[in-house]
Amino acid sequence: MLDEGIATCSSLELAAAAGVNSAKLRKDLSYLGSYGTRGVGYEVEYLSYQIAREIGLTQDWHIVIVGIGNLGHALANYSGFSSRGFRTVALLDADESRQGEDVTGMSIRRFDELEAVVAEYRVDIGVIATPAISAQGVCDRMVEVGIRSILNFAPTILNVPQGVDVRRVDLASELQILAFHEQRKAAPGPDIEESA
Amino acid sequence: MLDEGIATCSSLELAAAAGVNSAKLRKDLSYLGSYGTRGVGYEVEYLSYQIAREIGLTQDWHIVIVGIGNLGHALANYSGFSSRGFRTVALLDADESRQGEDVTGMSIRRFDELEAVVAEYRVDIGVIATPAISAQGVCDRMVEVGIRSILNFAPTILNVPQGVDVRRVDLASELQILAFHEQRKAAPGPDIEESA
DNA sequence: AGGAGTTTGTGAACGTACGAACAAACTGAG
DNA sequence: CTCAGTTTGTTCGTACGTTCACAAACTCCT
Ligand SMILES: NC(=O)c1ccc[n+]([C@@H]2O[C@H](COP(=O)([O-])OP(=O)(O)OC[C@H]3O[C@@H](n4cnc5c(N)ncnc54)[C@H](O)[C@@H]3O)[C@@H](O)[C@H]2O)c1
Ligand SMILES: NC(=O)c1ccc[n+]([C@@H]2O[C@H](COP(=O)([O-])OP(=O)(O)OC[C@H]3O[C@@H](n4cnc5c(N)ncnc54)[C@H](O)[C@@H]3O)[C@@H](O)[C@H]2O)c1
Repeated sequence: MLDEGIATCSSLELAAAAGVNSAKLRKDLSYLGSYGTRGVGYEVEYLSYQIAREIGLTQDWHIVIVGIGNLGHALANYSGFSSRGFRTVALLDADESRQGEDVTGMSIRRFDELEAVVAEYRVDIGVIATPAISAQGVCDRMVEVGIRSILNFAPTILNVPQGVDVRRVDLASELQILAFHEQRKAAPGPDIEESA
Repeated sequence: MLDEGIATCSSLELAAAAGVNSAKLRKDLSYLGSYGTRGVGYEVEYLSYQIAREIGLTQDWHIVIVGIGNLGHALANYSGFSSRGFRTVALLDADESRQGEDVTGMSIRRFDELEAVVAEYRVDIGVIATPAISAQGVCDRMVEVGIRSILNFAPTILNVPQGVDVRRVDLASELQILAFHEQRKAAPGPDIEESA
């Protein structure tokens, strides 16, 4: 809306755009403060800034991607991160044959350079895109060098000490959830209340 | 556990592996039926089969990937899907210059062949990996040709008729959630109960 | 057989997310 | 100024997911 030059908008419009209930949206926004005007709605630019400030979008976040295989390459090439304040400061891989390979103007470094990278830049978030077997080891090393936020694409549960935040993206599970619902749709019908 | 030849396991072990509370795990499993033995635990092979049956893993699911760019390539190359019963039956892209390109023994077809693909194979799930602007259009076409389950990687909310299931994977949001918590950790401290 | 030790399945308490609904606050027309 | 129309902020009831805790059920050792 900011890009389109829209000055003001209602909670109904925002809710539709976000795909949620308008009451929920208003309640959520109310936790940030009272930034709307009754009878009018929200001023797009003002609200936008307030949300950005609250989520932490006003500062730049440094991320490191470990495991530059299929997925790692896609992530490294993705421009959608930088536009939201995320800057990839290093690409690391254990595979010797990948060293120095150029990905979008950044060359792949050895995984054991992680500590040096953290010292050089500050690193806020570590992304794990290695095979599942290596994931816990990579995670442990990240924690050792002081990284406290991890995004994990490997299909494993990572063990981390308290204070470290892990989020997992499991694409196979996403497909399975869809498949499960699909199976339900095709099912012979619910046992109870068949004619309801 | 099945691969490792473990015959039996307790809800505590399963809960640890899944990263959840053991009571929750037991309650969830209880919805499938009473497949455990008190004082012993669950028989791995038996439980594994029962879960597979319930989730829909006993049948093969056909998926189509639309938008074979950075992310689409990674998804097409990913072996983790097939091992869970998902088979990619077609790769589609609108870009003429990509036609016929070979990706893991499968050649990229034109997007307008979608209907033919659906007729040839049965297609259970459509994956959208196109830029955000194209996503709704691709989605509409998928719905038209009868696809009722969609996995969307584009950062947009898709409008679909009732009965169609959409799951969105928004990687930028995942990073933002981590960044938000990171900001909280570094914050000057909560206003209330500072010394608690 | 009996008792000690395990582990499941579930009843009940708890907290919390969600959505309906409404008063309060604003705009604009007459 | 008043009144009709609009939209926010919040209260309240409900439903649901989560966890504790314990009886029931099983094994194994003596
Ligand atoms: N490709 C996908 O679309 C996709 C989808 C879902 C999940 N995943 C998961 O993401 C992860 C990566 O997938 P991928 O397809 O990119 O695999 P890949 O094999 O193409 O890439 C893995 C990379 O990690 C590197 N690596 C291995 N061990 C390492 C270590 N200890 N330290 C640093 N680097 C190491 C390898 O050299 C390789 O370059 C896997 O866990 C996979 O299950 C991938
Ligand atoms: N690459 C990533 O790591 C990443 C991460 C998060 C989100 N995403 C999202 O995933 C989507 C794809 O990202 P990407 O990096 O692969 O982009 P990309 O530009 O590399 O690939 C997009 C592909 O879609 C094709 N396409 C465009 N319009 C189409 C249409 N109407 N029908 C069929 N094909 C069409 C293009 O020809 C291109 O090949 C984007 O929406 C992006 O925001 C990507």
